[in-house]
Amino acid sequence: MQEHYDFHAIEAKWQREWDRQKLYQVTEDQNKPKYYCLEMFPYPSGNLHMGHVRNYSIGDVIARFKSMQGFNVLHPMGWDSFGLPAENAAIKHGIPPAKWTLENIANMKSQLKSMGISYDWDREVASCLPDYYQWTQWLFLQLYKHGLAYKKKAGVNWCPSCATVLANEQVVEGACERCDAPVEKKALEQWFFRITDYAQELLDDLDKLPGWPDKVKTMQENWIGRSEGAEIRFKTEISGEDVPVFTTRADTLFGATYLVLAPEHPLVEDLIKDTEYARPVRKFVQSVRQMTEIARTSTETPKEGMFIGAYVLNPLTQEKIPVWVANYVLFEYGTGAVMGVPAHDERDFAFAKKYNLPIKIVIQPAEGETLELANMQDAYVEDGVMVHSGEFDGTGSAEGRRKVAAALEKKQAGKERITYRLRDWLISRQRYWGAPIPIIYCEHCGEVPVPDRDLPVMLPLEVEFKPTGESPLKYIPEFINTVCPVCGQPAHRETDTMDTFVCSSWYFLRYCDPRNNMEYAAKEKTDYWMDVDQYIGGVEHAILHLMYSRFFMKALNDFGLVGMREPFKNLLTQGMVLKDGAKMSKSKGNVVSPEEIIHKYGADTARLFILFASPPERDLEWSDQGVEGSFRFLRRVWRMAYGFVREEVKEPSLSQGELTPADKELRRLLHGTIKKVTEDIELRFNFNTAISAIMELVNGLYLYKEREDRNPALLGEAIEKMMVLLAPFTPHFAEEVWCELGHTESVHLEPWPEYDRNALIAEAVEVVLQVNGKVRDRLTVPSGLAPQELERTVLAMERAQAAIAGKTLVKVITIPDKLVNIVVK
RNA sequence: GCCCGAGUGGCGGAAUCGGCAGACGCAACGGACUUAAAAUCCGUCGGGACUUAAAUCCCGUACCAGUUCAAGUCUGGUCUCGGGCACCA
Repeated sequence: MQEHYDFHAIEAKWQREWDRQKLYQVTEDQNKPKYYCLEMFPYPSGNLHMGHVRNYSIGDVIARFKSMQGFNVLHPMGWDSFGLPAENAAIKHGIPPAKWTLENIANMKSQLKSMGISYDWDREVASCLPDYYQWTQWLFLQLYKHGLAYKKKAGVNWCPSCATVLANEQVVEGACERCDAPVEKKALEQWFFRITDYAQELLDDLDKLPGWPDKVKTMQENWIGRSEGAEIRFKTEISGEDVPVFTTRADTLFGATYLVLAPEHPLVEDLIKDTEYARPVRKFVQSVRQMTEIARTSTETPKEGMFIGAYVLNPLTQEKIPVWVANYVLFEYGTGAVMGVPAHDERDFAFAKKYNLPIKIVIQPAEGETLELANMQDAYVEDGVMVHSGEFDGTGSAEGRRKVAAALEKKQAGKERITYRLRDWLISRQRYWGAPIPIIYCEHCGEVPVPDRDLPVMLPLEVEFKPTGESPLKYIPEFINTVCPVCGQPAHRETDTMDTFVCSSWYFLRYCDPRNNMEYAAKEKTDYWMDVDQYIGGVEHAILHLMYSRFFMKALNDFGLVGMREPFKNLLTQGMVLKDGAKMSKSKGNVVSPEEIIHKYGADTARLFILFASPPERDLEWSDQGVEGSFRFLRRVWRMAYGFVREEVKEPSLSQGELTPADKELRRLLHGTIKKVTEDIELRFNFNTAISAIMELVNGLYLYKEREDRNPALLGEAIEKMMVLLAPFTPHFAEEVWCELGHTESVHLEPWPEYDRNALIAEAVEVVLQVNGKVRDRLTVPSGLAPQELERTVLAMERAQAAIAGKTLVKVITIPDKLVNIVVK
């Protein structure tokens, strides 16, 4: 064994050796319980950052720990490799996206390998390769065939100067990030997935995920946004056409003094046609439609509207109320129309004040002051008692809502209804670097899905990028022109590609069977490996990625392709890595490169520091000195192991005979550490405290080994066990020492140690004496002393007697092995 | 505005079931070793009062109240910071 801890040589050696032994390759094994440990696959930006290092270090501890516990662990890695940055690089540097992406993957893969993570690299997938996106396309077609993929017109951000569609992130303060031209809204035919069909189940099944953080579940719950209310159908005064509105406050129906349509509502045009209102209303609608989604839905935007010259009838009162159009009503939510009840809705109140619309009180507080129109400063939005509401007068709000809905239903003018904020998932991207949507348009047959046998629809690799950022697919005749699979006539392909979230909604299934070229994944394999036992990733994916994956799983289960309806049993969301209190970013200049750290200190030090500095869910403050500390710790352990191997290992064992008190103390420390580390990993993911427990063990061993009467066999046992405990955290280091201690098989194949309950029992414990809850003294007593005995012993103490002297003893509280509290007055 | 979190030494953090607040580490300071430095080892390390010293006492987990023999931990309220959603009818 070398005196010097040469991490470069050690890490390189073991990475090679593990590879050679295929230590981390797994297959289905019916004799072992399976464990699927998954970290979110990265976008191959080119370089690993500290967030990745943290994510994969956490995952590796769990994977290695479970493996040592006897589980058959699936721990794969791959690349979420479609997406915009590759196109931007192509435009900027003229490198084809495929080349750029594959080079980045190669680079990041070698960085990842230098971390020594226990991935089964044989299962690597990359979503941009045909053998993967073939199945993304196939799954699209499954959704299409089951009516879950459809096309409709939807608004997009459109840059008129670049003639291209922009993602929301590419719109900077209402302008195109590339050319600064003002962004418009444009309606385009786009593909959607019908995720709203699953809204209720996506909501309900959150209760079946006790292993998810509440925070994430709440975020999804809010995103789905279930809202119970009623649909109420008003009728237009002249044509008698239905105008449904959605409201959660049917009890305020009698207070509706106007009705507002969203600017996009088709009825607007019908009602203004050939009237004097046509011109000004169209102008208003046009101006609203040109606003981007972001500007439009900002609370900062002032509420503006316009009377459109028409009236509708309140279905219960037949009262005639004016119809308006206003920018604050969203066409996508509810029915795209709302009734205005100024007295009982803040927004309606402000709108009515601004445009001088009548305000009518129909709810009075159940107790307290009566509302008076004259001195109303705000809407009264609480529940109360219905007034000026005909037969409903005197009814409470909650009951009123049900009764009004029932009355409407009787008249066929409404019913109770539930709406969701969740909208269908827009998956069309007018982009090149994505999975082509496998649809063909034929003049005779219309929209035709590409037959399975023709998959994949290959993305052409020879492409030229124009500086406009427009998708080059539109200009490649060989791609666009094809023949209709139904009639054989000339036809053309869809040029939109899929949102990259589609690719990442099923990758965890592909890992189960990554080389299958007959199926997206064999059901027997997904049946064996799924669900993911532990999923680890950033909280930034709490909503979209996790919701989409849940949706896919439910849909695929409905198609009979997988055996379950939820993909991720347990979820761990790790915090960010900060430097100087801020997220690491190039613009702030506070980036620490993992490559440099690994080069300077080794992967084991990097992993150890990042796991030690903070519990995984919390943000982590990077500290160069902290890294030094972790490095120092490993060297300290190395020196101890080195000293032991050189001095003690040759000596005959002295372990026979009685254990000295120091020996027993050492055993108690060792087994206490095993217990602590096991529970910290398994129950709480508190890797930071697991590591500090190992540090305490090392401190204890240093004291012990200086003793004249030390027992080398015992010391050896402790060092050995400690290497097993360290193996998930610092795999190369533990392996090297393990090997030097004379083992021929990998430490990573070693079973996780059990602790010896008997070793934990202390002979003596320190007990605290409290007087009125304040610590006054300590004493050492034999452990397990009966409460009465303990009380008697403590009361006999000088400090206890002094406390009681001259006072009344009220009571004595005794907690065995812990404390005695004397209450005096 | 609504919905979640979180506030503990100079710093990262610990205290897992209401029972010794500050484990472990970093930084700092003092010492040993050394020609010197690095490395390593030993020691001190929340604030204050009193003291030659030992000891003893008081205060202290954002703030204010409460429950309890006992509160960082439980309850109610306030403040600050972070995150999510945000014209959702």
